Amino acid sequence: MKNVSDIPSCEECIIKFPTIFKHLTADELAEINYEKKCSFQKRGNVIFHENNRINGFYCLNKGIVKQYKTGIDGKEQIIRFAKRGDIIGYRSILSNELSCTSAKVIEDAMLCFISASTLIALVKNNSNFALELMQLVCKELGEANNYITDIAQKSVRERLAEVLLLLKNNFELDKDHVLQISLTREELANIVGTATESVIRLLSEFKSDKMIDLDGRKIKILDIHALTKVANIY
Amino acid sequence: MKNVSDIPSCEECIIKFPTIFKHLTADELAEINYEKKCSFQKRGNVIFHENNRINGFYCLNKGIVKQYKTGIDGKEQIIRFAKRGDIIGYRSILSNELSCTSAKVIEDAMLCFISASTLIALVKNNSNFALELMQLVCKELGEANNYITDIAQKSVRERLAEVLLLLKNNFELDKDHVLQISLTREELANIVGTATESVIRLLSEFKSDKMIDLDGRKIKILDIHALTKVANIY
DNA sequence: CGTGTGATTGACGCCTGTCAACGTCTGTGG
DNA sequence: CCACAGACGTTGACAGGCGTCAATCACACG
Repeated sequence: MKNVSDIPSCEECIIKFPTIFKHLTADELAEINYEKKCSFQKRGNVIFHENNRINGFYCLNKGIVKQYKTGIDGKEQIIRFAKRGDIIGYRSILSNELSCTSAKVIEDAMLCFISASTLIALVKNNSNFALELMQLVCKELGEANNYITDIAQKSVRERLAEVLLLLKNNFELDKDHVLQISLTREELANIVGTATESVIRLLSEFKSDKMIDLDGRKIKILDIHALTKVANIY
Repeated sequence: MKNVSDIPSCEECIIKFPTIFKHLTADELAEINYEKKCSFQKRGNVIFHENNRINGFYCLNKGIVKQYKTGIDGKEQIIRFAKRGDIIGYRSILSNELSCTSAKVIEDAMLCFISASTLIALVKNNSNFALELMQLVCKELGEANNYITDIAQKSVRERLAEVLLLLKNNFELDKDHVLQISLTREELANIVGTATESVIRLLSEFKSDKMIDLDGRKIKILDIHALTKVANIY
C-alpha cells in the first residue's frame, strides 16, 4: 500500500528545482510542508476554471500544466505553461481578483495545494520571500509584454518559429533533439494565436525546409539557427 | 520667481489621487517626499529607453505618459498609459532586469523620481506596501493576459472599438463626450497593433455608423452600446 | 514660402481564416 | 475479433481582411 512516501517533501523539492520557496526559514518550510495538500492528477484534468475565486495556489512537483483563457467562441488562448517547481494560481490571490485563466494538466502531474492565507502570511512575514515573489510576477509581466508585441507585429509564420524556440528553452530536447513536451496541433495554434490548419501547413513547410522533423506530436528541432532567423529574433 | 511651491507634495498627492503610497507611515512618506526629485517634462520627451538599467522609478503627479516597446522595423507597440497617481518603471527594478519598455511624455507632465533603493527598502520594511505593490503588478499582469487573448483572437475592427472603450474608462470624457487623451492615428494603431491606414479607415467607418465623431485628434464617443457590440465584449 | 509631420484615400495582393472532405488512429462495446 | 464512434491530423478551395505602397491634402512652424 502506497502512502506517505507518495507525498513529495518540500525540503527535497527546493533542492531539486529552483522554487520560489528557497528563501523560507526552516520553520516556514516545515509549516508549508505540513499544511499542503498534494494530489496526483491525470492529463486532461482541469485544476481550476477562470472567473472563479481560488482560495489557494498550486506548486507543481511533477508534470506539465497549461494555463489558458477562453476567448471568442470558446477558442482558448494559452498564456503559459508550468512545469515542476513552478507555481500557478497565485496571481488572483495576490490581486484579490477572480482567476483570469483556467489550468489544465497536459502531462500527468503531482500538485501541491497551499492556502491563500498561508501565502499572504508569508508575504507579510518574510520580506525576502515577498521580494522573490515580486520578482517572479514582474518577470512574467515582462514576458507578457514581449508577447503582446510579438502577436501584434509578427506574422503567424514568425510566431510559430518563435514558439518552437521558446518551448525548446522551457522544456529542453532529448538526445534525439525531440521537444520534451507533447502538444496537439490545436494547442500549438492556441499558443501562437492562429488556426489549427495554419499550424499544420507551416509545420510541414518547416519540415520541407529541414528546420524540424515531425513524427506525430513529436517535434524534432533540427536547425535552431534557421528557426531563429524565421522567427525574426535579433 | 517660482520655486518650492512647484514641487508637488506627496502628502497632497495621496489625498488627491489613489496612489500606491497610501499605506506608508507618516515617516516613510516624509522620507520619500524629502528624497524625491521632481521635474516638469514636455510632450515628446523620453523619460527612459528600453533595455537600459534604471536606478529608480517615477510617480506621475500630472500629465500622461505612454510606455511602449520597439518591435520589428522600429514599429512601436504601446503597452500602457500612465496618468496622475500612477507609477512607471518599477517593474524592472523589482525583477532586477533591464527595462523592457520605453516611456515618453504624451501630455506635459510633472514627474517625481524615487530611487530603487528606497523602493526596495519600503518593500522590505512595510509589508502592507509590499502587498499593495504586489497587487498592482498582478493586476497589470491580468490585463496583459487579457490583451494577449484579444490581439490573438479579435479582428482589428473589434480591437479598435475595444481600445476606444478602454481609453474612455481610463481617461474619461468631457461634458461634450470627447475623449480626454489626444493621440495621433499612428499611436492608436500602435495600441491596437495594426497599420495607421487601417485605423483611419475604421475610424471613419465608426463615424459613418454614428458611433463616434471626429475633429482632428478629438474623438467624441457617441454610442457606447454600439461600440461595445462591435468590440465583441460580453 | 518652403519644409515637415500627420491625415486621408485608392489600388493591389498576399496572408491567413473558414469550410468541407477525407484519412488515421485509438478505444469501446457488441 | 470486428464495427463504429470520436478525436485528431491533413489537404484543398476560396474569399476577404488587412498590410503595403504611393499620391495627395492639411496644417503648423521657422
